[in-house]
Amino acid sequence: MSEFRPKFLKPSDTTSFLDRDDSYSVETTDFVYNRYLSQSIQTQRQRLPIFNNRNHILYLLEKYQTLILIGETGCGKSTQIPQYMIEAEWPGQIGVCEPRRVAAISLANRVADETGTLVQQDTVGYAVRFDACYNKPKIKYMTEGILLREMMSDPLLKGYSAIMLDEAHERSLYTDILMGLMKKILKKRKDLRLIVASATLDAKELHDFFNNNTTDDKKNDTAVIMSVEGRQFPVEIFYISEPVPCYVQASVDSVLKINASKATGDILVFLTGQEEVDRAVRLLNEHANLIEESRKKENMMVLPMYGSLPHHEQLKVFKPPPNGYRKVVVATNVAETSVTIPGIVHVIDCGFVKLKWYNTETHTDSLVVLPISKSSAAQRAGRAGRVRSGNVYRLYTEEDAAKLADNTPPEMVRSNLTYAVLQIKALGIANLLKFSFPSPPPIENLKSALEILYALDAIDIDGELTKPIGYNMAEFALDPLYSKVLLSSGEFGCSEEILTIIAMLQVETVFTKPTSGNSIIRARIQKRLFEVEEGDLITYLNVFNGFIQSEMSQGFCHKNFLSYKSLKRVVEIRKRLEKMMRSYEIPIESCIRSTETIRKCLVKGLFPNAAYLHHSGVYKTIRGDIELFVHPDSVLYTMSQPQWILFCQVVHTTKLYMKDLTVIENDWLLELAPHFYYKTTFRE
DNA sequence: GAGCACTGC
Repeated sequence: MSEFRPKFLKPSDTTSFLDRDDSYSVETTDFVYNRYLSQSIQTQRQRLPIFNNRNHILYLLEKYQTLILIGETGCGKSTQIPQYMIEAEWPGQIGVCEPRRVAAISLANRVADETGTLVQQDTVGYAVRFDACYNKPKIKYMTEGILLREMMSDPLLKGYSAIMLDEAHERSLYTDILMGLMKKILKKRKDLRLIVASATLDAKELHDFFNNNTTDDKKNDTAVIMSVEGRQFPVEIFYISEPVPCYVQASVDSVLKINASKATGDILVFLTGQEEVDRAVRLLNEHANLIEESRKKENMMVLPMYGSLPHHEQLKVFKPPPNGYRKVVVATNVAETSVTIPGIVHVIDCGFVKLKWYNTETHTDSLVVLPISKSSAAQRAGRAGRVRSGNVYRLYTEEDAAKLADNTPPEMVRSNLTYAVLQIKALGIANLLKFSFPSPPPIENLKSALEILYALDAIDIDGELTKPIGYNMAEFALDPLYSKVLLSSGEFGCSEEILTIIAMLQVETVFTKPTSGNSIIRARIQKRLFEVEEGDLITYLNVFNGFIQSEMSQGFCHKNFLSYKSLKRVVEIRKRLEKMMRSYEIPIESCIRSTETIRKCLVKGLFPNAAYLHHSGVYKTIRGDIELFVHPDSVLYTMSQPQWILFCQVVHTTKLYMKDLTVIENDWLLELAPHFYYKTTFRE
């Protein structure tokens, strides 16, 4: 393989190595190593890098409306700034928005500890879906979606005196909607403060976005940027001199090379997907066995890490390796944002990431492998400098590194926008083109979203939200296609069944997949017991009803290879949806096993996702004649192929695969969605 | 025969 050429990375701070600690690594995991456990909480707080900036931050918040705060993860910004503000007797409520539930909950718990109070009491609380605080704590940690919901009933956020958008560099769909709305609110509420906390370089653009100063005089700026030094150790960067033909093989070679050298410390490898991770782990394990036999080099404990890995498998990466072993974790992007793996000293970065990308021509989401951005590369490198100075080995050349984009495109410019547009409309933005997007999405994506919302009768011809259907749809935290099905279920008399089906579609999957042994076959046989020829959605209904009939027993789940945790979550979601349906006075009733009624009701919302069996033996979408394939996870994969089907999603990997299918009749499309399908649309 | 990562009063 190619040689690595060393390249430096300027240590963010070289003066205070001895002062660093890891006690505030709150992001997501509960595995927090606290070197200063015996010290008082106040001493610990003062050790944080951000402590030196305390007064300056408070001063800037007095003077400016928006503070753009650049700080590496672990500098203490999410836990400390709200505390500084209440210590300075800041009036009103301070809201902190996190992209992930676990982050909101663990931050609230952490800060409750630090303030010597109980979480969900007067001082600190959190609100996430299904788990809200009902009082009004001074500091409230929440997921981004929660604040968006609150804006619907309180458009000026009168309850808050300050909002902090944490991890803003991740630029989720919600972050962008919230930033656009906050800009509007800040103009109307001069007393409100916004803190945008980001780990990366996009500060200048965000500053320009929020700065309401119309004069040339900087003194009138309403936004200001500030950087806080992180708690990073220096990380040395190595590039390859020649591009590699295969980064999976190259990453394996690099691991072996580090392992054969004198360097100590655990290794983290970034690849793009599960298949690559499994392949690299397999290759490394073959070598690991050889090493163990020869007893010459350090032994390796090789572990995979990706989102769909069973929970107990994921936990392994947080444990220290046995004596005489070096831990090698091969991970997808989970290790860049959601999960912090302790003990990492060497990072190997393949330079690519798998991203979801919405295609307006096919109306489908594709997963595409793309080069990472500079900020993403920096984030990955930073994973090597958390315990001591480390190294990052980049499997691309320095020239290619210089060509990378500064930031990953925000979700807003690469997503299906139906849900986002509906939310923005519900927040009183009539003209989308006048909405101030931090990164405006492609006009095609907006158009496509508006078309679907119009076909669903959520907006009228002028683009105004319809009453009551459009407003009601916006209140559901669901894909508009699904909320339409739910709201229609009353007139079909099958709301009991539809509630179950929609709730089941909100979890990843309820079927567990054993990875080895004869349980793979046993799981398949058990799944067959629930399968019906009407498709996946009716099959899900059977699974849920079986679970309820078993009185939600864990034994039932175990026997049938079902996830108890997921099914319990479905029960929760179903309850929540049912409550909303009752508030709209939609009758909750059952159609007593008439799957035809249920399937007709599904057509009422899912009609844009209809496909027919072409005489060539493949499916095609009705709007657009795009070739589609049945996903191997679908119950229809092994059954005879019906003529007409509805799908809930399409994933574009090696082919266009339809998932979550329902068998329908073509007459139903004409009967229930005549505005969308004319007879002439039907070619054969 | 296939699976980036999140989230929603």
